[in-house]
Amino acid sequence: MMRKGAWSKEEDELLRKCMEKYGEGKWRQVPLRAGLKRCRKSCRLRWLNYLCPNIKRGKFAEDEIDLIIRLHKLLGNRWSLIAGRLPGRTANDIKNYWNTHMIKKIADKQDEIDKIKAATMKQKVNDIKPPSNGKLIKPKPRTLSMKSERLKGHGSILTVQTQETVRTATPPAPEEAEISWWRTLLHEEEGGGEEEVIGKFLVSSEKRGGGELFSGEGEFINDFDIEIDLWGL
DNA sequence: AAAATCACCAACCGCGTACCT
DNA sequence: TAGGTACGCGGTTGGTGATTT
Repeated sequence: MMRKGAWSKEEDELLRKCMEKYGEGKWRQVPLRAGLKRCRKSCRLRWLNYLCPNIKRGKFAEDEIDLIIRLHKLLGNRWSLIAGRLPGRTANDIKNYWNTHMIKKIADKQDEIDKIKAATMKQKVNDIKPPSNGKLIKPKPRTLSMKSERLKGHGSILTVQTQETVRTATPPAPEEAEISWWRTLLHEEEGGGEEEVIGKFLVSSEKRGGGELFSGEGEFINDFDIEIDLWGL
């Protein structure tokens, strides 16, 4: 029966001596050679993650953390590749570090960004003046055409996701025009009869070449009105 | 002081791939 | 070429000590 769980000092010593004598590799033979009641996987892991003399102990230095972040951006969760760039650090160490420290940091950062985006959008919408010609374009979201002049040929990509489908179109590029258009949605006349929500949708807009302008969610009210709640910029 | 919660990290597990027969 | 075996990797779990309530 194979032993499991934490390694004892005696087991560590047996494995260390075995590795000194025979070197790494041939893990199938290691338990027998070392006189251990452990499976080859367990022996390999114990050596590579703990006993191997090259392993660096202690906290990660600033530059190591910086490197991990940059490599993770580049390589994703390919811990062994990342570890290959950090002498003395094991993939397991880096993975553990990432899962305990960085995940939380990233979540906090995202929260912060979301709050800033929401605040900026609110401010921006409030700051916009009505179009100089005084005309407001009444949105007709139920027939939002991908060929619409308002959606054509400019600088950003608009995505409207209804309950059933996702449509992509190109709305006006100049940011001011774009915001203007959305502001017309936001400042549709209020009141005037009963509101009946007949559908919901998600909307987001990104600049050509990347970068989100804003996103939000909305409701189709009656047959032609919509209400939109923007949460980002 | 005790219980609950959190943080850390060693170890296990399952899967994909390489290698061998 | 197919099947079996070994290795390596990443995700997850569980034990333990530290901290908070």
